[in-house]
Amino acid sequence: MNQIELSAKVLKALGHPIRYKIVKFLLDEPKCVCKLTEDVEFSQSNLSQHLKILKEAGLLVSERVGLNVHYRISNEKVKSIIKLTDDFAIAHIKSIQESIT
Amino acid sequence: MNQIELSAKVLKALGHPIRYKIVKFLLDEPKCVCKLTEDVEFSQSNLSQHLKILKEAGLLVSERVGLNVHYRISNEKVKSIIKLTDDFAIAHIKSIQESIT
DNA sequence: TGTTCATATCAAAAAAACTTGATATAATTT
DNA sequence: AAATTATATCAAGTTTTTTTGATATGAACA
Repeated sequence: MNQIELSAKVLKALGHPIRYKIVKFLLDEPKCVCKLTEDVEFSQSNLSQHLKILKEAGLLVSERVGLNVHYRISNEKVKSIIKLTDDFAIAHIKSIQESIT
Repeated sequence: MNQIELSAKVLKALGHPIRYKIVKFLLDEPKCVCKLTEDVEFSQSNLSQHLKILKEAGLLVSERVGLNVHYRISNEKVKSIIKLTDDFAIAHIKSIQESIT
Protein backbone atom coordinates (compact mmCIF):
# COMPACT_ATOMS: atom_id res chain seq x y z
CA MET A 1 0.00 0.00 0.00
CA ASN A 2 1.45 3.35 -0.99
CA GLN A 3 1.13 6.59 0.89
CA ILE A 4 -1.90 7.92 -0.99
CA GLU A 5 -3.74 4.67 -0.46
CA LEU A 6 -2.92 4.71 3.24
CA SER A 7 -4.01 8.33 3.61
CA ALA A 8 -7.30 7.49 1.90
CA LYS A 9 -7.68 4.43 4.11
CA VAL A 10 -7.14 6.53 7.23
CA LEU A 11 -9.74 9.07 6.19
CA LYS A 12 -12.16 6.40 5.10
CA ALA A 13 -11.83 4.75 8.49
CA LEU A 14 -12.74 8.05 10.11
CA GLY A 15 -15.47 8.73 7.58
CA HIS A 16 -18.21 6.70 9.22
CA PRO A 17 -20.46 8.19 11.89
CA ILE A 18 -20.02 5.35 14.37
CA ARG A 19 -16.27 5.25 13.96
CA TYR A 20 -16.04 9.00 14.14
CA LYS A 21 -17.96 8.94 17.41
CA ILE A 22 -15.71 6.23 18.78
CA VAL A 23 -12.60 8.25 18.06
CA LYS A 24 -14.09 11.40 19.54
CA PHE A 25 -15.07 9.45 22.61
CA LEU A 26 -11.44 8.39 23.01
CA LEU A 27 -10.00 11.87 22.57
CA ASP A 28 -9.34 12.55 26.23
CA GLU A 29 -8.45 9.15 27.60
CA PRO A 30 -8.24 5.47 26.79
CA LYS A 31 -11.39 3.48 27.43
CA CYS A 32 -12.27 -0.16 27.62
CA VAL A 33 -14.67 -1.66 25.09
CA CYS A 34 -17.21 -2.04 27.91
CA LYS A 35 -17.29 1.77 28.26
CA LEU A 36 -17.64 2.23 24.53
CA THR A 37 -20.51 -0.20 24.43
CA GLU A 38 -22.37 2.01 26.87
CA ASP A 39 -21.79 5.10 24.81
CA VAL A 40 -22.17 3.88 21.27
CA GLU A 41 -25.64 2.54 20.73
CA PHE A 42 -24.75 -0.43 18.57
CA SER A 43 -24.34 -4.13 18.94
CA GLN A 44 -21.20 -5.48 20.52
CA SER A 45 -20.28 -7.29 17.34
CA ASN A 46 -20.69 -4.22 15.22
CA LEU A 47 -18.65 -2.08 17.60
CA SER A 48 -15.89 -4.64 17.67
CA GLN A 49 -15.65 -4.68 13.91
CA HIS A 50 -15.53 -0.90 13.71
CA LEU A 51 -12.74 -0.92 16.29
CA LYS A 52 -10.86 -3.34 14.11
CA ILE A 53 -11.10 -1.04 11.11
CA LEU A 54 -9.82 1.90 13.16
CA LYS A 55 -6.98 -0.19 14.48
CA GLU A 56 -6.01 -1.47 11.04
CA ALA A 57 -5.86 2.09 9.78
CA GLY A 58 -3.39 2.82 12.57
CA LEU A 59 -5.69 5.25 14.34
CA LEU A 60 -6.17 3.26 17.51
CA VAL A 61 -4.08 0.87 19.54
CA SER A 62 -5.39 -1.61 22.06
CA GLU A 63 -4.12 -3.26 25.19
CA ARG A 64 -5.58 -6.06 27.20
CA VAL A 65 -6.08 -5.33 30.88
CA GLY A 66 -7.38 -8.40 32.62
CA LEU A 67 -10.76 -9.22 31.24
CA ASN A 68 -11.02 -5.93 29.38
CA VAL A 69 -9.40 -4.46 26.32
CA HIS A 70 -8.51 -0.79 26.39
CA TYR A 71 -8.40 1.27 23.22
CA ARG A 72 -6.67 4.57 22.79
CA ILE A 73 -5.74 6.99 20.06
CA SER A 74 -2.37 6.06 18.65
CA ASN A 75 -1.00 9.49 17.91
CA GLU A 76 -1.53 13.18 18.55
CA LYS A 77 -1.87 13.78 14.81
CA VAL A 78 -5.12 11.86 14.87
CA LYS A 79 -6.50 14.34 17.36
CA SER A 80 -5.42 17.20 15.13
CA ILE A 81 -7.19 15.68 12.13
CA ILE A 82 -10.39 15.40 14.15
CA LYS A 83 -10.08 18.91 15.48
CA LEU A 84 -9.47 20.43 12.07
CA THR A 85 -12.31 18.51 10.51
CA ASP A 86 -14.70 19.64 13.21
CA ASP A 87 -13.58 23.24 12.73
CA PHE A 88 -14.16 22.91 9.03
CA ALA A 89 -17.56 21.30 9.46
CA ILE A 90 -18.70 23.89 11.97
CA ALA A 91 -17.60 26.74 9.70
CA HIS A 92 -19.32 25.07 6.78
CA ILE A 93 -22.60 24.66 8.64
CA LYS A 94 -22.41 28.28 9.73
CA SER A 95 -21.83 29.54 6.20
CA ILE A 96 -24.78 27.54 4.93
CA GLN A 97 -27.02 28.98 7.60
CA GLU A 98 -25.85 32.50 6.80
CA SER A 99 -26.51 32.04 3.11
CA ILE A 100 -30.10 31.07 3.88
CA THR A 101 -31.00 33.92 6.21
CA MET B 1 -27.33 16.98 9.16
CA ASN B 2 -25.55 17.57 12.46
CA GLN B 3 -21.92 18.36 12.95
CA ILE B 4 -20.74 14.81 13.55
CA GLU B 5 -22.50 13.61 10.43
CA LEU B 6 -20.99 16.41 8.39
CA SER B 7 -17.51 15.72 9.75
CA ALA B 8 -17.91 12.07 8.85
CA LYS B 9 -19.21 13.03 5.42
CA VAL B 10 -16.20 15.27 4.83
CA LEU B 11 -13.77 12.51 5.81
CA LYS B 12 -15.64 9.93 3.83
CA ALA B 13 -15.49 12.15 0.77
CA LEU B 14 -11.72 12.36 1.17
CA GLY B 15 -11.47 8.67 1.97
CA HIS B 16 -11.41 7.37 -1.56
CA PRO B 17 -8.19 7.12 -3.55
CA ILE B 18 -9.51 8.87 -6.65
CA ARG B 19 -11.02 11.70 -4.67
CA TYR B 20 -7.95 12.01 -2.52
CA LYS B 21 -5.84 12.31 -5.66
CA ILE B 22 -8.17 14.92 -7.08
CA VAL B 23 -7.91 17.06 -3.97
CA LYS B 24 -4.14 16.72 -3.86
CA PHE B 25 -3.98 17.68 -7.50
CA LEU B 26 -5.89 20.86 -6.66
CA LEU B 27 -3.73 21.80 -3.68
CA ASP B 28 -1.70 24.45 -5.45
CA GLU B 29 -4.12 25.97 -7.89
CA PRO B 30 -7.61 25.65 -9.37
CA LYS B 31 -7.88 23.45 -12.43
CA CYS B 32 -10.51 22.83 -15.05
CA VAL B 33 -12.10 19.42 -15.35
CA CYS B 34 -10.27 18.98 -18.65
CA LYS B 35 -6.95 19.15 -16.77
CA LEU B 36 -8.18 16.69 -14.16
CA THR B 37 -9.25 14.29 -16.86
CA GLU B 38 -5.69 14.21 -18.11
CA ASP B 39 -4.31 13.50 -14.69
CA VAL B 40 -6.80 11.12 -13.19
CA GLU B 41 -7.00 7.96 -15.22
CA PHE B 42 -10.75 7.45 -15.06
CA SER B 43 -13.76 7.94 -17.23
CA GLN B 44 -15.19 11.41 -17.56
CA SER B 45 -18.45 10.32 -16.03
CA ASN B 46 -16.77 8.77 -13.05
CA LEU B 47 -14.59 11.81 -12.46
CA SER B 48 -17.57 14.09 -12.66
CA GLN B 49 -19.41 12.13 -10.04
CA HIS B 50 -16.45 12.13 -7.70
CA LEU B 51 -16.19 15.89 -8.12
CA LYS B 52 -19.83 16.17 -7.16
CA ILE B 53 -19.25 14.24 -3.94
CA LEU B 54 -16.32 16.48 -3.03
CA LYS B 55 -18.38 19.55 -3.78
CA GLU B 56 -21.34 18.36 -1.75
CA ALA B 57 -19.07 17.76 1.22
CA GLY B 58 -18.00 21.39 0.93
CA LEU B 59 -14.42 20.54 0.04
CA LEU B 60 -14.40 21.97 -3.45
CA VAL B 61 -16.11 24.84 -5.19
CA SER B 62 -16.55 25.23 -8.91
CA GLU B 63 -16.86 28.06 -11.34
CA ARG B 64 -17.75 28.03 -14.98
CA VAL B 65 -15.28 29.75 -17.28
CA GLY B 66 -16.58 29.65 -20.82
CA LEU B 67 -16.79 26.06 -21.93
CA ASN B 68 -14.86 24.85 -18.94
CA VAL B 69 -15.58 24.41 -15.27
CA HIS B 70 -12.82 25.18 -12.81
CA TYR B 71 -12.63 23.44 -9.46
CA ARG B 72 -10.72 24.64 -6.47
CA ILE B 73 -10.30 23.80 -2.80
CA SER B 74 -12.85 25.74 -0.81
CA ASN B 75 -10.86 26.45 2.31
CA GLU B 76 -7.36 26.41 3.73
CA LYS B 77 -8.50 23.98 6.43
CA VAL B 78 -8.95 21.35 3.76
CA LYS B 79 -5.29 21.68 2.85
CA SER B 80 -4.35 21.29 6.49
CA ILE B 81 -6.40 18.11 6.82
CA ILE B 82 -4.60 16.65 3.80
CA LYS B 83 -1.22 17.69 5.08
CA LEU B 84 -1.79 16.23 8.53
CA THR B 85 -3.12 13.00 7.12
CA ASP B 86 -0.13 12.62 4.85
CA ASP B 87 2.19 13.28 7.78
CA PHE B 88 0.40 10.66 9.79
CA ALA B 89 0.44 8.12 6.98
CA ILE B 90 4.12 8.67 6.27
CA ALA B 91 4.99 8.26 9.95
CA HIS B 92 2.85 5.15 10.11
CA ILE B 93 4.51 3.55 7.11
CA LYS B 94 7.91 4.38 8.57
CA SER B 95 7.08 2.80 11.92
CA ILE B 96 5.85 -0.35 10.22
CA GLN B 97 9.06 -0.63 8.23
CA GLU B 98 11.14 -0.10 11.35
CA SER B 99 9.25 -2.78 13.23
CA ILE B 100 10.06 -5.27 10.47
CA THR B 101 13.79 -4.65 10.22
C1' DT C 1 -11.51 -27.69 35.89
C1' DG C 2 -15.83 -25.70 34.84
C1' DT C 3 -18.22 -21.40 34.54
C1' DT C 4 -18.60 -16.64 33.66
C1' DC C 5 -17.50 -12.33 31.63
C1' DA C 6 -15.52 -9.36 27.96
C1' DT C 7 -14.27 -9.16 23.45
C1' DA C 8 -13.41 -11.09 18.76
C1' DT C 9 -14.57 -13.61 14.66
C1' DC C 10 -17.51 -15.58 11.16
C1' DA C 11 -20.91 -16.05 7.57
C1' DA C 12 -25.02 -14.39 5.54
C1' DA C 13 -28.24 -10.75 4.61
C1' DA C 14 -28.89 -5.90 3.78
C1' DA C 15 -27.40 -1.47 2.47
C1' DA C 16 -24.33 1.71 0.36
C1' DA C 17 -20.88 3.11 -2.85
C1' DC C 18 -18.62 2.70 -7.32
C1' DT C 19 -18.32 2.15 -12.26
C1' DT C 20 -20.01 2.11 -16.84
C1' DG C 21 -22.26 3.54 -20.97
C1' DA C 22 -25.75 6.29 -22.77
C1' DT C 23 -27.77 10.58 -22.86
C1' DA C 24 -28.49 15.51 -21.49
C1' DT C 25 -27.16 20.30 -20.93
C1' DA C 26 -24.94 24.58 -21.63
C1' DA C 27 -21.56 27.53 -23.74
C1' DT C 28 -19.13 28.36 -27.92
C1' DT C 29 -18.03 28.36 -32.73
C1' DT C 30 -19.21 27.91 -37.58
C1' DA D 1 -29.36 27.77 -36.03
C1' DA D 2 -26.54 23.73 -36.47
C1' DA D 3 -22.45 21.56 -34.92
C1' DT D 4 -18.93 21.06 -31.51
C1' DT D 5 -16.86 20.90 -27.06
C1' DA D 6 -16.83 20.36 -22.02
C1' DT D 7 -19.15 18.76 -18.29
C1' DA D 8 -23.18 16.73 -15.81
C1' DT D 9 -26.77 13.40 -15.03
C1' DC D 10 -29.04 8.98 -15.12
C1' DA D 11 -30.00 4.16 -14.65
C1' DA D 12 -28.17 -0.44 -14.41
C1' DG D 13 -24.90 -3.62 -13.06
C1' DT D 14 -21.06 -4.62 -9.98
C1' DT D 15 -18.45 -4.40 -5.97
C1' DT D 16 -17.73 -3.11 -1.25
C1' DT D 17 -19.21 -2.09 3.22
C1' DT D 18 -22.23 -2.54 7.04
C1' DT D 19 -25.16 -4.99 10.07
C1' DT D 20 -26.87 -9.01 12.37
C1' DG D 21 -26.96 -13.20 14.96
C1' DA D 22 -24.44 -17.07 16.17
C1' DT D 23 -20.35 -18.82 17.79
C1' DA D 24 -15.44 -18.72 19.38
C1' DT D 25 -11.65 -17.22 22.31
C1' DG D 26 -9.27 -16.08 26.32
C1' DA D 27 -8.79 -14.30 31.00
C1' DA D 28 -10.51 -14.69 35.68
C1' DC D 29 -12.67 -16.79 39.35
C1' DA D 30 -15.36 -20.36 41.93
